[in-house]
Parts: sequence; C-alpha cells; structure tokens
Amino acid sequence: MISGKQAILIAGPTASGKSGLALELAERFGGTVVNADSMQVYDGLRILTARPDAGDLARAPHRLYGHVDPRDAYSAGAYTRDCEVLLTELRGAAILPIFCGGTGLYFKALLGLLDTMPAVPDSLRQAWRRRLAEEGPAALHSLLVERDPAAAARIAPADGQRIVRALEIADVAGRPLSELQAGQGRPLIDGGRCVKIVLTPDRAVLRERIAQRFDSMVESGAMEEVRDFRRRFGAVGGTAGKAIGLAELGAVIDGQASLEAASERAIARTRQYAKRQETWFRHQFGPDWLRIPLRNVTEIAALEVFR
RNA sequence: GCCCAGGUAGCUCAGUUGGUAGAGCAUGCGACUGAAAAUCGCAGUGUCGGUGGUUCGAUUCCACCCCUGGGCA
Repeated sequence: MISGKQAILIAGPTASGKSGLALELAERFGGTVVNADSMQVYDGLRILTARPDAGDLARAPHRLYGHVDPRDAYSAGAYTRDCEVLLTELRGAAILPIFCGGTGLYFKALLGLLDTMPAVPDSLRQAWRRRLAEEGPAALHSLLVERDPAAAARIAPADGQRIVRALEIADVAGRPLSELQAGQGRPLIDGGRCVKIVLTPDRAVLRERIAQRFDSMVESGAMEEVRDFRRRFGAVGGTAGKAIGLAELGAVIDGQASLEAASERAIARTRQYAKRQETWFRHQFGPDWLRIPLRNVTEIAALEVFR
C-alpha cells in the first residue's frame, strides 16, 4: 500500500481509460477497485455502461458494480451509505480502495462536500414529481420563491429537477434547503490523504475513442443486452433507463431507427456527456487534483505519486 | 436532349411582397449539495451554387451556366 494514503481517486471523462488504470494500480497495490459511476452501479447493462468484464473482475476485486436493481431509485446519498459500509470493511482488512468513475458528484459526496440531508419519503418525492409533470417547472419555481427564496434565486426557473429537490427537502426538514447547505458534510475519506487524479485526454482523441467504443459495444452484443434488459426489467423509467445507448438501440430493435442513425445519436450524447464531465472536473475539483493528460496506463502508473 | 423540383450555417430545412437571414440538431462555453450518463443556462457560425443583367441597393427579380434528385425521351 502507498505509504500514508487512504485511497486513490481516479476521475476522468468517459472513455478516458480510468478503469484500465484502476486495474493496473489495484494489481500493483493489492487494492480493491470501487465504482464511482452512477450508471455502473446498476445491474443489467454491463456492455453499454462500460462496466468491467469477467476478465477484469478476475484480475482484482471490484465493488459497487451492478449491485443495484435498475428499477430501484439510487442516488448520491445511497452511494454515500454504500461507501461508508464498504470503507469500514476495507479498512478493517487494510485494503487500499481505488475509487474509479466519472460521476463528479459521487466524489464530492465521498470528500464530505455534500451536507447531510433528511431522507425524503418516496411518496412525497412522487407527489412533487407528479406536480412538476402537470404544472411545469415555472409554477413550482414561484412556489419555491415563497418557501426558500435563497434556493429559488440560485435555481433556474426551468430546472425542474432542482426545484423539486428544494421543495421536498423544505417539506421534510421544515427548513429551507438553502439553510441546510452549510458546507458541514462529513467526509468518508480525507482528501488530504489520498492520491487524487483526473485523466484529461485531448478532446479530439477522446472523441475518436468514444466513437470506437460505441461501435465495439455493438459488436460485443449491446443490442442483445438491450433485449435482455427489456425482458428482465421492462421499461425502466428511472436513472438506469437513461443510460446512453439504451433508448437508441431500443429504437433499432423496434424498427424505428437504423443502427447507423442510432449509433450516431448515442455517440453524440456520449460526447456531450464527456464535455459536461470535463467542465465539472475543471471547475468543481480543486487544484489539489492531479490532472494527467497521459494516455498510457503503464506510464501513468509509473508516476512519482504512486511510489 | 426536354420538362419539373431543388441548391441558404457542419446537417435537415424555413425565410426575405428587393434593404446582406433564422430554427431544430450538431458544435463551443458554463452552472451544478442525494435523478448527476441527470437537470439547466449562454454563445457563435454563413462569399444565401456561379457569372452577368435590371436596380440607389439583389440571397430575393431576369438571363445564362454548373451541380443534385425525379419524370419524359
């Protein structure tokens, strides 16, 4: 294990080679790769969500991959609770966790940058979501102006998702969300005692990799995977249902689109996603994160920080 | 060869009764406290196919030419 380090954190845009690097380091340090990706937690879409395959799993232990039923609701909060349990276990066994994933919010949660919030009952959440669908975000935003003016000022009137979140928290907590967001979150790991790296590949290179990866997903049976997924879980409405490629390949299966058009669409969505990730890592992650433009896993693993 | 339709942003297309043009998608930039592969905001782009003519002024009207699609031969 690296001296004095609690964990290794590997972030980066999709298709930047995070998983390969995590695997390399896990083998080297006898560590466990821990998922930090909001889609790879779900069961059912191994190929489309680029989850490690059987060969990868044989090389090193992997945790929090595919452990959630895609019909269930999952969240950064649920992830935090999963990690808390897991970290206790790994610490007990003196095993180095290597967090690897593209969900910036999950890293933020890990580092204690999310305040503790009361749990929102499912019924309440559903009720607000129904109102959002029926009345639209603008109507709920004007409601929020009365309930939590500070939050309303920060949240765009069209941002239904955040408006609903603020409203439901105000309901359960009896206090505005903006008051609860005090920056008092409890870190699960100490950021100062971790190796934190962000992979920053060149945009043009990443675009190329994204396109190639989608094609190879299709070649490896992504279409069949979507069929199986539908058979097992039906039409999934939650987060898992929004996995890139699911709707697109579904349209091909239903005869609504050509494979070519679907691929183009899925690849474009992936590029857009990668861009949002880059923006997040650039601005939400501090200067204490190491930005690494190198692409070769062995090269990165040889860096000074890993000695 | 003839007839018809079309050639406008990277793509698909709208439009200008003549005053140099716009949507969607794509692209770029950004926000982000439990749906985050989510959700949301901002921005740019054009020799309006070419050449001439009419006009104060043409992407718009006229002529010719080129290209694409369809039809007729």
